[in-house]
Amino acid sequence: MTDFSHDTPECKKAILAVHDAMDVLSGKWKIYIIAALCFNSKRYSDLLRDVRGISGKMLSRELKDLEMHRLVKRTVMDTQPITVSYELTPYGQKLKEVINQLAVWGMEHRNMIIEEMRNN
Amino acid sequence: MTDFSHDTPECKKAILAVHDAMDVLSGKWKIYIIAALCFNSKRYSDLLRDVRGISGKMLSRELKDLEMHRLVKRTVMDTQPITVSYELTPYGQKLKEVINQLAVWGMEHRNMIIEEMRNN
DNA sequence: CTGTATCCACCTTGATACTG
DNA sequence: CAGTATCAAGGTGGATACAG
Repeated sequence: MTDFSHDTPECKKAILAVHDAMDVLSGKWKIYIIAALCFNSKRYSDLLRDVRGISGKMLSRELKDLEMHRLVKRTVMDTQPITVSYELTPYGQKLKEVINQLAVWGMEHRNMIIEEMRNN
Repeated sequence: MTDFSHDTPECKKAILAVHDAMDVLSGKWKIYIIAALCFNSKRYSDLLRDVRGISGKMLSRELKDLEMHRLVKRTVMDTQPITVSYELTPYGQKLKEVINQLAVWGMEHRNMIIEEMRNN
């Protein structure tokens, strides 16, 4: 097991837990996809538009990954032509608070950047 | 501006905020480094050990990045030989809640995996 | 609409050796 | 101890074409 420098056991546990989480969430697009699914289920084409800059290949690859980890549920709708809906599983929904905190920080961050530009 | 499918304005704002946050946090190692610095300031060599798998090159590169974004403060200690201490800035500390939520989820996730293995 | 297959450029990363 | 320089390798991801 890794040996941490000055950290108490609780610190180490938290740090390892972050690793456990990131094992699933690492990858260039996962967080964005989960964020996009946080509020509504969406179709493939919706995600392709809402996740800025992602390509079709990457989207399906990452979705498959998230599905495998039980974070996302894929549902084929019986339409003509078929459409596919993606949504967070109850388990994936537990990530909402992470996403929420990220959003909170992102807003603060953006405000700081704007503030900084004003001071130049 | 991106056009989101069914999302309300608040949803869109949150999703964009996540992007703002990830602009700074993306990269294979940033989250791990921040997590490692969440509880204690650490030296370069401490981080090299505590961030599992990172190489020296990547560590200094990512630290430089984090420093540029004002999340991390670098302090050269006047020892022989010199040592360098890294710590979260007050601004970087605001990420603690993100890290904490990640850790919470990571523990749940690990427990689910263990539970699953038990059922096989 | 929802993907998959292929090809390829590029970037990221690791290893190693080196500096102050 | 705390990095930097260089090189090579592999993975990541985009474009395109195609399939069900």
